Amino acid sequence: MRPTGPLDRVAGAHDAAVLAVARRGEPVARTGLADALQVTPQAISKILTRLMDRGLMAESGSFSSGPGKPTTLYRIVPESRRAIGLHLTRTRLHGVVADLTGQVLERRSVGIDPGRPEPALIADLAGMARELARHGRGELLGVGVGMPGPVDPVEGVYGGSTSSADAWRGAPIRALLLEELALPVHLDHDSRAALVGESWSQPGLLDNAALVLAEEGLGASLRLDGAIVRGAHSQAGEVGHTVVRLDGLPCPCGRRGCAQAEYLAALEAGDQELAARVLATVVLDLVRLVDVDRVVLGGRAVYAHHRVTMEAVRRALAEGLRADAQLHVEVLLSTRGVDLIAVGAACQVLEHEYGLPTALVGPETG
Amino acid sequence: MRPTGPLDRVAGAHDAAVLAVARRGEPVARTGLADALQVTPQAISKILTRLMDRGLMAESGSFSSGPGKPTTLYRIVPESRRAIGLHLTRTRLHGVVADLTGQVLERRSVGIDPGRPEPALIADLAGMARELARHGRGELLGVGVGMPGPVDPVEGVYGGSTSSADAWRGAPIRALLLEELALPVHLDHDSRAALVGESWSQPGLLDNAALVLAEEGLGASLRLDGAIVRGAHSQAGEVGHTVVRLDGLPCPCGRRGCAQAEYLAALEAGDQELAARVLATVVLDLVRLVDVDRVVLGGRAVYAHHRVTMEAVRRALAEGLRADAQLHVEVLLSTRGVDLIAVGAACQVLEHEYGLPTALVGPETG
DNA sequence: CACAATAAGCCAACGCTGTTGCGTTACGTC
DNA sequence: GACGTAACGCAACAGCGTTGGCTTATTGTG
Repeated sequence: MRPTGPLDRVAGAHDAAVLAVARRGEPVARTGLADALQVTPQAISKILTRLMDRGLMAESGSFSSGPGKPTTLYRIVPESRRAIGLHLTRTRLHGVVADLTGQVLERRSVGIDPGRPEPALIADLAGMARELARHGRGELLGVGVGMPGPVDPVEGVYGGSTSSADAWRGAPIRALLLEELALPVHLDHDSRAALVGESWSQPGLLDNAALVLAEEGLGASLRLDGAIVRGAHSQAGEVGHTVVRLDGLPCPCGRRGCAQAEYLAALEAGDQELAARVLATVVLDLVRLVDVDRVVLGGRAVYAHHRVTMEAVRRALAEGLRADAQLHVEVLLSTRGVDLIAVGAACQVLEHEYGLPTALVGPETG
Repeated sequence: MRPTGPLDRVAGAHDAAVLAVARRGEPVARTGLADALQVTPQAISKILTRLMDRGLMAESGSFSSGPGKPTTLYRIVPESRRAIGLHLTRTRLHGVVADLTGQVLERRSVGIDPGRPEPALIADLAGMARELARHGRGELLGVGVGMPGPVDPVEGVYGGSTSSADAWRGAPIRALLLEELALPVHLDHDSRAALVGESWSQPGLLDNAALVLAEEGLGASLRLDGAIVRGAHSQAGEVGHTVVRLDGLPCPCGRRGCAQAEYLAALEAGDQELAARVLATVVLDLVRLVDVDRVVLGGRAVYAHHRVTMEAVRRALAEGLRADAQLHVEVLLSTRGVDLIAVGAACQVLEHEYGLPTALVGPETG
């Protein structure tokens, strides 16, 4: 490896910025990139040369309008890199291989036993990763794992569920999987992974956005000013136990009126309208506090009744924000469907490798 | 001005990082800075040379422990720069001049007429700024203004209050004041200013923190991973109208059970315990969503009964987070007292000039 | 009191970044 | 076929932190 200079960070940030523009899929021109990055076209040439040397981008024809030399177009090379994403729940394991743009190349899904001991779990994860790795042909960058409940992405350890006894509590999943596969492993909260995945292929659109995930529980994740919010203890977005109704239904966590308990109970009673209102309450509080302009909804429980849910959330937002007419919040449905979290986990690997850096100075965040 | 190269951004970020360490007040050594910034001691020498050329830092004796050449110490020069901060409410104008470390050099306070037309308001602001500018001696960097309610810091325009008719609604305060004073002007939400002020003199401590301000209304502000959260419409932290009790007291905004209405009503009834519980509800929701590890309380309404308030918030947090034992949240009282917002407004000027940059690439954010 | 050992800091050369100025290439138009 | 135009490449440049060697100032030892 060549000696790491400080200017590598500038180059790296610019490379990532060009890739971010290019991964929208449309061919890009030198001039447009120069405007976007606020550098000279000549600098863009050097940046593109670096990216083409690494196989990440390629020329893509040219474009002529009027006199003069035609503009050369460049495009991202999706098949140049791959990443594996695994979505782990208590009863199922779902996995995908995705290319550099986050497109799914292959998917797998198996049921697992919730009581399964830790070594067997690791074997399942590793097995699916190895199988998925046989598809596609770009360089395999690593494996991402998304799972519900508290997770420590820095240490790569699962924190255990508060709502049930849990056989995997404290399992050092990243370390074990890394040893098994000899590939970089990223472990994170499911809804955080989902938001990374959702925004990977539409860079910039979700720079101030929240994603609310309704699966076995409720989870949220935030991207503010382009940066994913992890929080001081990596527990940002654990909104499942926010109290939405004082003295409401009892929750396994010991308190009453938790959003998650109310939501699941409403679903079980077949009252989609009520469930959607619980969801909408969480969303409204969140919008007030952090002022996002887009909210993405995802997860099995949402897909099952997505029309009712979206409509109820939109209505609750319009009602709750009616006094602040200048606050427009767009409510979107996830574009990834059931692959949402698995793709997101894969995109976390991509983001780590090719995403825009957050800070310029200080120690590496890993 | 010398031609702006891309490497200025690296240098600028490093200069800001060194200043951030130094503004804690204690003298700093080359080695310590090298560790903090992850660069070689030689680079620190160059950075310090630049900062000393600009008069921002100076040598501060030396320090010997054991054999070898003694370590040279450096300190920030607080008196090298000044900034003015103004805190505007509907009935009072409070102002300070602060030095580079955020220390107050002089303060002023006058009552104003809420119905006062816009030109008179600008004259009041400019008059106080000019008077404050006579104190202290460093270079005057600019004027910061903090005020309650919705504000657009990008355009420098006051958005108007939702709870009352407002003579200043839509006033382009920044443009008018800039024309009057010929100095850079920064306009922002009061609680956001307060958090900037609170964290300026203790860098790093409040990198994941929230500040809740209780004055005429309720406001919150967030700093996540070191970055102040402004939101898509610069309205992050407008939590005053979060609903804490369904079908509660009517609020001037038209809805019922808003945190602000409940809080003010409890205070008026002399029930500090209830008021504190309303505050605590807001804090608890906020901690769940963004996982901050420190919460700062400030504002007149808090100071009046700070023991009761702090205790109630601490109790509510301990109760609400009891199932998540690993989440430690420290509840602090503002260190700035009644100057909180005025100092914060001044520190916004300092932060703009000498604070750590947020992003590396893309267009300037102003 | 002289000397070595030690640690901090300076100087100069280096590789890398994006910038600048100027020449080259490829297109449309007359 | 000559001309104007716009995109692009080449080469020199300034400034960043790094590297390696040298200087400086203190402590400890004979």
